[in-house]
Amino acid sequence: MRVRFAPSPTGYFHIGSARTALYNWLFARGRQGKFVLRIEDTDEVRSTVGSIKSIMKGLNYLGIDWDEGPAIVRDASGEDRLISKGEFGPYFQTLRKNFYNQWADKLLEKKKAYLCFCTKDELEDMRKKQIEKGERVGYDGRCRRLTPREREKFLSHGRTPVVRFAVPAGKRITFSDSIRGEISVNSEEISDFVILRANGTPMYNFACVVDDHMMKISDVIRGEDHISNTPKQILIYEALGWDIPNFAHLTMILDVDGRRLSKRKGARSLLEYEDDGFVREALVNYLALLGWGTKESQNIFDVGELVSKFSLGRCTSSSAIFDNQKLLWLNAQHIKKLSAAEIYRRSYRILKEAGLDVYPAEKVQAAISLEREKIKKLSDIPNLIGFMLAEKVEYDKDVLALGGDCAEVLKGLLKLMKNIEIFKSAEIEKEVRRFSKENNLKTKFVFHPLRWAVSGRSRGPSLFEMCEFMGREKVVERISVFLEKIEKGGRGELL
RNA sequence: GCCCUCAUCGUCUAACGGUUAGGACGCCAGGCUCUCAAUCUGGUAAUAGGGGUUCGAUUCCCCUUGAGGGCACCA
Repeated sequence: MRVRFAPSPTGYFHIGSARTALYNWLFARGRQGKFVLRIEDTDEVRSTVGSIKSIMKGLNYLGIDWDEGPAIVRDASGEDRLISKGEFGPYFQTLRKNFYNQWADKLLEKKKAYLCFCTKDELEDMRKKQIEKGERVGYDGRCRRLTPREREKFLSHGRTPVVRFAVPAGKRITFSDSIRGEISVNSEEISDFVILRANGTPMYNFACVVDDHMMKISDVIRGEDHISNTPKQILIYEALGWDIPNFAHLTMILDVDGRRLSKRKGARSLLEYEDDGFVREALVNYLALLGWGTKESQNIFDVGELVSKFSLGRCTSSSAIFDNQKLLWLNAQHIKKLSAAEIYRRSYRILKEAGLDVYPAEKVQAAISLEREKIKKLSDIPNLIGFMLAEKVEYDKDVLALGGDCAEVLKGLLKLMKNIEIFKSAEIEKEVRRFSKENNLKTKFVFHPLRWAVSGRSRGPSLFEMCEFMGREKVVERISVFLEKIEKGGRGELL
């Protein structure tokens, strides 16, 4: 059992491609198959090396590894270079031209393909007329029965031909899609399509079939947008006398407006999700759920579970809308399963970029522990814990306004804090509660001001743990600073 | 225009032809609580429309509508 993920390296690596890769990978890993990565870079104008690298980086991020395909090696001069690993390589289509030529010749020989000398203008003209007359658009096969003499004439005029596949007439082409069941189309609907360009490079449908055959791909799992390519490819398989693989077509992923995911709306590079603080576990889990589900509608999976439970038969056949909310929820769920040390490790870069002091690690991890259940994305962390690590507090406006009434309470707390014997959360809590009781104050009129003074905010971690974490010195200092700030406006009427 | 595919709460989805149409996200209400969260409980909300087949259709068939994809010397 062998499957492949065959992206074209144009532009960035997006969510839809990532899901296709994931499903192929899950399928292979779940049944001791091989997962092949093949780069479909026959469009020499649009393909870029940068895009190849971002695809590989994206797969790495998701934890999707491939058994055969491109690999990066560092050569003697320290340059990164792309090479192919695996026995059926190379895995870049630009490096496989000889194969395509060879098999195209075979088709030519068998008269299942022919040379076409039509110019772009002629084709455009033909197309226009077809639309005017309301006919089917597509090549009319005019070069199919060129005499040898006519062919010579074109050649001598310097016209470089393309190779077109000769689609058999009146043939019903049927295949069984593992997700959708039987799909069938009449060959009359398919016009003779180009398999080799004038410059000798192959077109997608041809390269794809040659490679899938030569790489012994048994199951082709790809996007729905390839359904209408499948009959063409089947014709090529048949013309060459090759076995036809199984096909499975995944649904499209749509944006919130129900439109195809596009750059402008919702669709982002997979790597942006990483930068934004989504963990791979969540992305993999979410992507798996977008077009597949279990009988129990289970929501949370780890990768191992997905591998063992995934099947094509339970893939959905209607397109799905990408829902950021659910992704976010899943992200929070998976982050909760990570240890503070692991969260620290994964958010290290984000913390650093946010200007946080990331050392000592234990201290930052302890801060993370205090706020971990609030983390929805790793990028939330700086805002969540930054104030605990910072030298100076920044006070929220509403906090300063509210604090005005609490000067007396805070003066009392200041004294209290200085005198607490053991500066641990349980002890602090006990003392502060006692203080409240002694002064006949409701605890909330004590707790809140303390929080405002110490954190500058009205929301944050568990109060006493936060105090313990910051330490007596910092707590005392912050209360003093806060007192100074509110002294002018404060009425102190609570005590 | 022609061809292909699809159609259950707002969203992701579940339901051998027989269920009060289930779960999850979101949203709303409440519990817990030092705030915010987390968590727990409850609530909101769906079979696109019309015809068949059947004792009985979300489920099978047809039509309509809607959505998506394809019809390149793009992939």
